Amino acid sequence: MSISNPKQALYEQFAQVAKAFGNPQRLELVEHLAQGARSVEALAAKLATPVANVSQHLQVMRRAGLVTSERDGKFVNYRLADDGVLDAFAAIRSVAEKHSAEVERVVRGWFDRRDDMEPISREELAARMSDGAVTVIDVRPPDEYALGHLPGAINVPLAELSVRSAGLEPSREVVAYCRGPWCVMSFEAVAELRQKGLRARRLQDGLPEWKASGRIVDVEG
Amino acid sequence: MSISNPKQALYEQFAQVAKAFGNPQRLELVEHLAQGARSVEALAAKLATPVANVSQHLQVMRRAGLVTSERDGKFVNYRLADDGVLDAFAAIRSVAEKHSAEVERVVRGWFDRRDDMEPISREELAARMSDGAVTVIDVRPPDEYALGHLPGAINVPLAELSVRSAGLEPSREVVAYCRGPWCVMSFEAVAELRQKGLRARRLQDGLPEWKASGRIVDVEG
DNA sequence: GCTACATTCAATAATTATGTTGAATGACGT
DNA sequence: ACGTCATTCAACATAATTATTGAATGTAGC
Repeated sequence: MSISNPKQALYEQFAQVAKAFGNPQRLELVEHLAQGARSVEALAAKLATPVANVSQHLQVMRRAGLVTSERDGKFVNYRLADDGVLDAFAAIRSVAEKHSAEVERVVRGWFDRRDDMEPISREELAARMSDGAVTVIDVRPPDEYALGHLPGAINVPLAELSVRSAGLEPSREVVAYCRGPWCVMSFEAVAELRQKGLRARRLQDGLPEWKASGRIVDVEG
Repeated sequence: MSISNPKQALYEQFAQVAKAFGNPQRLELVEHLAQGARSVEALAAKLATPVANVSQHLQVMRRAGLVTSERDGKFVNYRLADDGVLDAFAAIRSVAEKHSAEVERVVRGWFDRRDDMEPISREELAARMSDGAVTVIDVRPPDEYALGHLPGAINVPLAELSVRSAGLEPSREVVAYCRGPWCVMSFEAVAELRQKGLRARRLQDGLPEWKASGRIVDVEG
């Protein structure tokens, strides 16, 4: 389409940004990058996707202003351009959640319908944490945990949960969280823990939201 | 694409919403629907686009949850699903504006061919205002105007401009502004006023920039 | 210089999005 | 029932997006 007036040109620019969000793999990249800067190959490994493919997606995102890149030796590290990107992602997700019966159907259908799977809010968790009455587990992979996690949270990657759940104190409620409000791993963790008879709930948000609300985050080393 | 796990299904849903925003014509539809419910043909007339085309775009938006439709006799009125849609649009626009190098390049490239449409700077406007030689109009919706506007600015929402432009003094130059440097409404306002033979220019910035530069802002009530 | 490796580029094939056209549907008034 | 009008549908052509592959580029270490 040839652009003949500034109004069209501007809508074209805005649409370009929206398009950059309009692909499931790129959204997954946004969610990973919300945890911190990552190299192309690290992201490719996370998505189980060819490197060239991820590189192309990242370039689309860079052209739209979602991410910036910086070379570090052999690596090129990508990071989110600014907090506005996460705001936009959250706003898009919110529209999807409000409309989508579909989103809810997918989630409930997969994780089995349990109305007591209500998530716990940041505020409630903060209160319970100060009482020391709850075990908080971070079900993300160790590298993400190392870059920042909830204070006092134990890292129990989903892959290891079946082994390590035995070490959890059965009398304490467990709260699981991961990358974001709809990050699938925390759903799966809760389902698995409940199956073993533990009391488990999911944090409504993920680490990025926790951080964004101005709360404390622990970092390794 | 066959969806085999809930993570993919969720990202697919979110991407669907983003895609619905990822087209310039649909963004223009969002902006028109932000003024209120409209029929398909009314929207088609505004965009100067075939009805069938607009109908298809609206259906994409409905499937994504951006709009709802309701039949009224022969007409079908579409409206924005909820305020979250405008929030998402604003967030997307904000990302685009921050990454404004490309936005600026596109707009500049167009304006360079018509230097009489150069935007007016804050400094120049402030000077002209103290001379009383200029009419300043705020083309944002009334609720935004009420929360703060340039001193002496008249609120003429874009939707009412065609009616109210008749009341403007033809000998005075008009300066229009809205939400930010690339807010489309001020472009449209200037275009419309010029079409009616008025001398009109656009303020280079929007209210946020005016406020940020430490200048006075009037607030209602 | 050479090798190893991370990233990007270029070319392709497959899929999806978009615009256009004309026909079909649904609702109103006569 | 009939004609009219707003909207939607269906079919097609064109353009854009995406995944895949292998080659090219750039960097570090030797």
